[in-house]
Amino acid sequence: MGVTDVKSLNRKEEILRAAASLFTEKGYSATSMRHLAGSVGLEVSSIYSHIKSKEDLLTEICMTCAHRFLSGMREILQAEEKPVVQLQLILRLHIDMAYDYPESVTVFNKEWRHLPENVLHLFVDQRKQYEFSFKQILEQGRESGVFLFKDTDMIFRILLQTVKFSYFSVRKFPKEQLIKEVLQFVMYGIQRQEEILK
Amino acid sequence: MGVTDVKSLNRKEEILRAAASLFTEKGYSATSMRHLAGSVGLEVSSIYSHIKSKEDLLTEICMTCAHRFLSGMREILQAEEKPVVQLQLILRLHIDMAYDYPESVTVFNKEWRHLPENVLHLFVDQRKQYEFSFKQILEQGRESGVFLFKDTDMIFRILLQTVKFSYFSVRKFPKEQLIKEVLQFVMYGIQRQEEILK
DNA sequence: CCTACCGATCGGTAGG
DNA sequence: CCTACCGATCGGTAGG
Repeated sequence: MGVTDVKSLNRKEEILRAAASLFTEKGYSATSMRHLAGSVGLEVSSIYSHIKSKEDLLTEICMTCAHRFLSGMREILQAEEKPVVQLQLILRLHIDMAYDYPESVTVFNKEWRHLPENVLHLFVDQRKQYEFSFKQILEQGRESGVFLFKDTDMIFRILLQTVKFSYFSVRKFPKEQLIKEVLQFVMYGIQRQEEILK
Repeated sequence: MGVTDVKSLNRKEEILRAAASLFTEKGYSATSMRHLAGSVGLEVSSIYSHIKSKEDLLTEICMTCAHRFLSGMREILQAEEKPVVQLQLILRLHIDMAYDYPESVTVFNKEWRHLPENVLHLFVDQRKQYEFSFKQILEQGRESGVFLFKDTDMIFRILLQTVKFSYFSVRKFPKEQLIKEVLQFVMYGIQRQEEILK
């Protein structure tokens, strides 16, 4: 592998980062290849020496994130901890992803529906797989009596949505403070012991 | 006001609804006026007899939602209830909005950044106003010792994000069941009494 | 409400 | 990596 290959790799990385940034800021559809080219200081046509298409950029961003989430989940499952600990690890995984790859994760979350059809199927499949593991942990915690909720699917959606708040808060709060507050909020919300509503 | 005006009003309503639906499904930028025209059975140019521009459609959808949220908040403030009750009323307001106008609210939440600049300023101002009232209620609950959290701004963001889960769940759960589960989750999360994390 | 049409911009390619 | 260019589609208008 020569110097040009390494240079090209760096360029590609640079383009991918710029794309994630623009897709985050304007959305995938409203970002043109002209904008992207301009933001890395190239002509439009030169971009295509490094990538195949606009859709490919989105694909690479989304599938890289999907892979990281799935790896994270696999590790959590292998740890064989109790559901309470596993849930906390999942929440940490999401917050870590938000802090480590804020723009990629935003694109992953908000722009995946613009993936080309064949990739879209793969993406949805992987998400289903991830969600299945997540829900299983919730179900186990419920069966052992440590989680209190009526509908697993509903609480799963609530949790997923709640933790997404970190994607918009990366720049505003130090990570450890955010983790602590989210974990407190969620663990109380899910381990509720008594009625406090009228 | 003649029959044609009423007809035109209906048409405009029809176009607005179709726009909200398409903006929800594809996003604002990826929705073309051709798609929209097709979905209401008109030629593109005929759309412009009823509306001024694509941006105007987005403006109308977003500002109508903004107005409804602000009215809702105004009522809650006038009720002069205790913060615990006020917070529950706010959560109900968001869930009601999600169930009553699922598509408009989705557009309001996800596409507002594509508003034309002058409207965008107004929109952001109104949102700040809403957020100020929301945070004030949280702050009052905290001062009276009924809410337990460290950072008002952070818990505000968590709550806002959490309640957004209802926007994606309208078709899946009956409203009253969803309200009950969300209120339980949130009220426990915010009134936590003791450490349950290691 | 439609036919016919506009300039601008889109993603992408040929060829060097 | 650039110059020059492509067909397709964009939001929108004129005129009836």
